[in-house]
Amino acid sequence: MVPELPEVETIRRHLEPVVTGRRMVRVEVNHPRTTRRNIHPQDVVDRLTGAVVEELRRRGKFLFGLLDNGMTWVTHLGMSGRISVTSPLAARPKHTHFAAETDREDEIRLIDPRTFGFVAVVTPDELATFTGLGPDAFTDLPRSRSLANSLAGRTAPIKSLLLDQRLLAGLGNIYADEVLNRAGVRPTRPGGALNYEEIARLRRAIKPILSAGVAAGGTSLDDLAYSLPDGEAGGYLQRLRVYGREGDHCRRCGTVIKRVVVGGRSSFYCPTCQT
DNA sequence: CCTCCATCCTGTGGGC
DNA sequence: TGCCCACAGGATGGAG
Repeated sequence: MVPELPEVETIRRHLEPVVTGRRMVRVEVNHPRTTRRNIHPQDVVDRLTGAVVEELRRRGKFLFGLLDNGMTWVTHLGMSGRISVTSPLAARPKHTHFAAETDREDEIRLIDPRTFGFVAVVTPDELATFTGLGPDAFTDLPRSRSLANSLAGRTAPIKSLLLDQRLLAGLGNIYADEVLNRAGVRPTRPGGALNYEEIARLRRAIKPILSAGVAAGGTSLDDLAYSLPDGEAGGYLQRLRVYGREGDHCRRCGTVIKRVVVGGRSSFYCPTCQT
């Protein structure tokens, strides 16, 4: 139920035709936590109302709407955020903390029970300091040499480093585990202890895992996990090789999948395939 | 700078 | 059935 890169990319693709070239005619922020970083709810309303979205981009798990007033509409779904596109007249689900209506009478909503998601509208200056986001893991994956430089000397577990959005933007707990499995590397290994071959394998694992996730429309742990504007659910769940499979058998070698806690996050791996 | 840890929230599912 | 607890896919800021 939490969006990682493939989920956010899926949402971006569905949202793009709805918002591109559209003027936002009415904007509401209904929860104080839905804006962050000293940005007040009223600022979001003032800055977004009347603006036209020229382009919808994604970097890591962030969505960026480029506006004709020079500012950027930033959205992050956090742990429990869903985006829906409906008629403004449709009943509001619980936890609808943000809504924006376009000049085509579509209402874009952020529904977010845990309120870890947020919306902001920022100036170019504010955008620069808004996130120290690393290169996108899907569209801008660094070379192995560059990854090796980033990992050199690091003692933190490779799993934690893969989750660090400043190094690489987009991997979350599910896909980090899947990438490590495909690369044959245990999540607990110190980042700096990986040899070049392992780093290259890690790099090579990222694209196929993420593109399979995007092709499947994301992962969904249940039908309400995140909903696409048209209400579909993602289909990557059945393709997971380790995540959430503690006690099950590895599809490749039959060994029982283990669960460990790394950096406070559940991590799943095959003790035989991953060393 | 790096690593580790707590924290922000609500909902759900398992065990009893 | 109800209650309680553990846990949830993320990001951040502070302590050491």
